[in-house]
Amino acid sequence: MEQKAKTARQRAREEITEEILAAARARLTSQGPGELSLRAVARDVGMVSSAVYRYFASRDELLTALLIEGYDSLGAAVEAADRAVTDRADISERWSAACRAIRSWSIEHPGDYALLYGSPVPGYAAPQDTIAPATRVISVLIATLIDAHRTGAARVPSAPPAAPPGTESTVAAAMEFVKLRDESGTLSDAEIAMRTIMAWTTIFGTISFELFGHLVGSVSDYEAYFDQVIARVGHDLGIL
Amino acid sequence: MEQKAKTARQRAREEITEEILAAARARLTSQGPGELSLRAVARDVGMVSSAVYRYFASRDELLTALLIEGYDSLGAAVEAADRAVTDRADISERWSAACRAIRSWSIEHPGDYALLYGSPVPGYAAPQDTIAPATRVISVLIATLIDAHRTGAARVPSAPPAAPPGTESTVAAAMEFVKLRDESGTLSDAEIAMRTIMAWTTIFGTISFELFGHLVGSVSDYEAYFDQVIARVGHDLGIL
DNA sequence: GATTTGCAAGAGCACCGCTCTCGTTTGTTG
DNA sequence: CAACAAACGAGAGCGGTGCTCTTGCAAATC
Repeated sequence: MEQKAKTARQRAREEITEEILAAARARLTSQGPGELSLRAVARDVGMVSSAVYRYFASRDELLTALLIEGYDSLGAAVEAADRAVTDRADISERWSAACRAIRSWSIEHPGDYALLYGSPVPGYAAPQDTIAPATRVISVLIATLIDAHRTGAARVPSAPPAAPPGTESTVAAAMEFVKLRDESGTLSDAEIAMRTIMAWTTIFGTISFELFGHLVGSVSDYEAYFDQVIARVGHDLGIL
Repeated sequence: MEQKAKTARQRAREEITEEILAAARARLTSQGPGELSLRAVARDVGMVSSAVYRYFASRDELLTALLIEGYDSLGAAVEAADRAVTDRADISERWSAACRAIRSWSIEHPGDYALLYGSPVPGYAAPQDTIAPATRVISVLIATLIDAHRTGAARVPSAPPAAPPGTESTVAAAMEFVKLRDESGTLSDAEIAMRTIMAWTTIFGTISFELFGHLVGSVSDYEAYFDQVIARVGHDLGIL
């Protein structure tokens, strides 16, 4: 029985669910994921703690919802930054814009960043629902790379350490991932896959080190440093 | 009044302190830092929770002690790996051994790794006592780099993106750090400092991504991949 | 030997995640 | 419209947490 008119209860349920998520999200910006208290969130929305369990079966389920929201929020920010570059052939600008968007979002949402890319909650395994939103960021970067190679804007990866035999199997999963979103088939090089994963981990490693305080005694100007990192990994990828 | 013979009380205090730390450390390998329960640790050593407060003023202080122990443990492992390379002129081998030691230790001590390099506890600021142990790892890497440049084993950083003007101030703190442990003064290049920090963050970014599960869909053979990363950042540094 | 100090134990506080019960409200069905 | 079923919020309660305070005992000092 299809019914387009939501009942008052359905409507209220959606609103309250969103309210709880918003409150949890707000708490997440000032606290960490491990310290997120379901009771405190309940108080924020004016409910008793047990009532929250009508909407989320457990604290972990709430965290999962926040995880998905976080990945989607970051992914959307990066996609928007890429889309904002009107000259689609300007690979360098698209790459820089996307990378800067990652860092900006991370700095604006440190709690969410810790939830997404910090130490995972030990007993908690992220369910399948999270992997699709989680791939949005890397998808933007790969799409830019594909465009770069398709239009010939990218130098072929230059000499130094070429991928040794066996690299294909090392990064096989990544190449499969790329193949799915590269109908032109221009990006089927293990060396490129290798460098892409490295670029990816370097970017997030840099942000993690900055946010988690490991660069305190080393880097004076985080933004300038990050721009340097962007430029260097971009150069290593043959773009920029 | 100097007394060389420790009293029974002093001796017991040291032993029990060590016992508590060992129990906490044991729990840390299977759980995360956030989940570490002081009460559970107390039960493990056969005490009541309040008794532990005679030895550690708070849970945070216990975490600080574990933090220092962790940094020292990792630092010692990396130092040992470097020291085990008898041919001190074999920069490539020393670099690889040190990097592999970082990863090995991290995999063997995932709980400690999360404590050291994962998301920090929000309200908790690491005290000064931790920074000295924390620099042991990077010190080993820098020492190897210094040797490489002193003996002429390192290629000068090749062309691509040379450090733009202003890089000196961006990584000024790092260059000061290097100068302190480089009496020969061979390593006073902003470009090298820049690349060193990048290598450092890339190595730990890679390990974090592996341990925190972000490489699941991309990398099939973590060890082979990490060896590749070692080789490429080593190449970028002019060694190897 | 008397006294000061260090220590383990216990009770207790406020908080946590989570479960269960109990009225009440809402939606559906006869 | 009436009756039933489902969803809901509130509250009490369980076992757990970090931490404080008091109490009695043992060790070190005088």
